[in-house]
Amino acid sequence: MTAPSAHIVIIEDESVTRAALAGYLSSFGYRTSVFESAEAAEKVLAADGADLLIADINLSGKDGLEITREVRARSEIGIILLSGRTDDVDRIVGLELGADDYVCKPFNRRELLARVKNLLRRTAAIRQLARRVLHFEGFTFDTAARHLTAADGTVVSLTRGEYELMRAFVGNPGVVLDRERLLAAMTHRRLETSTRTVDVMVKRLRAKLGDDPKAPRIFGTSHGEGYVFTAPLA
Amino acid sequence: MTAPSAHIVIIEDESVTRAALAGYLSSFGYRTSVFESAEAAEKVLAADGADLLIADINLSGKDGLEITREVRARSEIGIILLSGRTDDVDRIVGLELGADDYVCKPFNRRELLARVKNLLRRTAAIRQLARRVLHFEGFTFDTAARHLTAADGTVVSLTRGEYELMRAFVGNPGVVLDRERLLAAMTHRRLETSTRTVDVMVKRLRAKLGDDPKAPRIFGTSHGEGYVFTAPLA
DNA sequence: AAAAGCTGTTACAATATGTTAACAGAGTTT
DNA sequence: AAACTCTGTTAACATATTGTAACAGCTTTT
Repeated sequence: MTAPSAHIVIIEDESVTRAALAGYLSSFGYRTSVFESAEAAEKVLAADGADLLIADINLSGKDGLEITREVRARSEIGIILLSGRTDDVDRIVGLELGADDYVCKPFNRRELLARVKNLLRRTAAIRQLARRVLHFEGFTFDTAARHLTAADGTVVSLTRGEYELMRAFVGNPGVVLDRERLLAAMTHRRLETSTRTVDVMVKRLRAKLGDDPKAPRIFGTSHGEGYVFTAPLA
Repeated sequence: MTAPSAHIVIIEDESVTRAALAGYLSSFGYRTSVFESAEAAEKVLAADGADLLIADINLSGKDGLEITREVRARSEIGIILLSGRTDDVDRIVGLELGADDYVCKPFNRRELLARVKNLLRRTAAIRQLARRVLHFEGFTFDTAARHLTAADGTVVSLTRGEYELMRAFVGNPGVVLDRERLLAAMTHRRLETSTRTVDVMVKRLRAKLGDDPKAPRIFGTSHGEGYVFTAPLA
């Protein structure tokens, strides 16, 4: 699978489509954030926290075309437009504004997934060139190099699972993530794996970063719910 | 305006469509090369002289899907498939093989142009990588000369397979490439050969570049998925 | 405070990768 | 053409990662 745990932002005002999209993409390990309007999504988009944007072209308020224009003006993230009707003009205008793709409803889920994958593959290389590094608690997390650097310069290498878990956490700071969500972000096998696996992986990450479970500064436990990334991102 | 001198290869057996496409795209400053069959286009594609490929999915001989599979195995150029009918299966298979887009005839010329533009913009950065002399971790990779130069000036010669593997990696920085993909990039053939070959080749590349598998700076391992080029490209 | 449920930890099994050595075939040189 | 060299491949074994089960300790609820 290509580029797992990429962060996909979905802007769609029909709740049914919204839930279907988010559910389907999540089940393939992508992190999804859904919004009902462009205004609601603005903060996430402005923070450059998304890898791909899927937006309905017909939204009340700011519509998909307007969003495309604004986002494309300052970012090269992938943009896929959704539309209820087959309108040549809308489609062409959308594409000319820089949308990468245009999918008509009702869309085939498998087709959408293929398009999402291809687009993420295309943009992954570009995103890698503009390496993004995050700082927290003295650590530096280099998402491209897939490792952490401690305050004293020590390189903490991460296994694939640890890296994916780390990405899921830093991509959702302050948000309690349940075990299912974390497992989806981590696992590449489509097996029925126990959610206790998550606990073990969190323990391993904590051990590598020297985070004490009894007084966690980085990975907090939310009893009965899951785990939270609690360190302030600098 | 995006890369006005981009080279577009068109494979289409209907002469009318072929001429229309070539004429229209040429009028926008693109260089076009037209072919009636995959076999005729092979030399140009193999020479890596194209920036974008537009292929009809229904061709006598090697069809568009087969072309997609072969081209994508060793190159990241943009691929747009053309089809006479709206066939969901063909479309999905094409996209899953790595085609970037799928356009049904009769297509709107302006729409096709918009898609061509967007795709060329997307691939521009990557195509630059594939052709230039690259610098990473103190090494210089000369794609034309087919060898690497270390920081101290030592020339690291690469075998054919190592070179192809290296190209696949630097052409997809930050992207996890599975063994099938890497094997295809190395062999050009489609054999049912053990994918462990890839591991051995990666080990040899790592050895030549002095990359430690336990703390890789250049070639990362993604357990259960494949390998990633993680070095920052300068 | 006791019971129930949840989490942290450890050890181990299953799976995947790293490495070495050996070999067959292609390509070169003598 | 024979001998040589090099490449790609396979097999085998060593090591690393990941998933699972069990249990101890903690948190919440009753």
